Amino acid sequence: MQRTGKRIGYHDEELEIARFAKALSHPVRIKILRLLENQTCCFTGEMTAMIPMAQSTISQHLKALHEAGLIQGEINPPRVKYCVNRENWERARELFDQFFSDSPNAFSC
Amino acid sequence: MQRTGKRIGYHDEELEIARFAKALSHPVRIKILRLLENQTCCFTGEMTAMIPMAQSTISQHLKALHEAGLIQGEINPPRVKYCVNRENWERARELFDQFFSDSPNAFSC
DNA sequence: ATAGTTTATCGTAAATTTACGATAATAACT
DNA sequence: AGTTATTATCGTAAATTTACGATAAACTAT
Repeated sequence: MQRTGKRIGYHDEELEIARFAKALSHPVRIKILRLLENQTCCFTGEMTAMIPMAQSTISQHLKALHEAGLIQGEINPPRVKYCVNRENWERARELFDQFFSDSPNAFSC
Repeated sequence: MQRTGKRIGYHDEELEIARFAKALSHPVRIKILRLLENQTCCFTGEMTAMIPMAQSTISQHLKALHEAGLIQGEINPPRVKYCVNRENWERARELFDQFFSDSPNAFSC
């Protein structure tokens, strides 16, 4: 992804949006977030029960969402209760909202 | 990405969001869309002049955005004039807006 | 026809993502 | 101590992404 000496000067916001977008770029992660949004479930196990994927794979996707900051986990032995991370969720909402809305004159090129 | 016989039943919206998100998951593609949004430029060449990346790489990213439906190109020989695709842009805005907003009870898990 | 300009495509190498099963880790129970 | 239940991590293979230079394609202009 970065092979030459050339540096592209990205703005923080560009990196931020891309980072959130990357977390949302797999349908199963969208599904997981939807489940958390609807409070249909919270424990990892409930997700693995509802999504026909290996437990390790679900865990991997949860990790991706966690690293992007979109979810957080609370240990509740032996289980882990996940939920949406309010602060970053709001931040992501704001970024996407802004990104899509400040485009008044972009269409008629 | 799909190696077993198991099929995960994704909803169309989940696939749609993931698809748009994937298009937005690289900072240079965000940058390109920003340029188009601000009408700073429209021709491929203007982008390759502003972004220190190989022309072929820029073209590849434009292709990705085009395939996701976010931009469209109008041939204007020997150049190509790109702009945001109004319909799909609105669709994406709608999807993300919806996705981030219907989460009233998700935080207090 | 030839040359010039602009953009897309090809070939390819390196990096990353995605999925799986197997195993480890953690903490509660016998 | 040993068992059980739940989740994370490891190792790994296949697929995809990303970047580049080289080349082709398309269309103008000479």
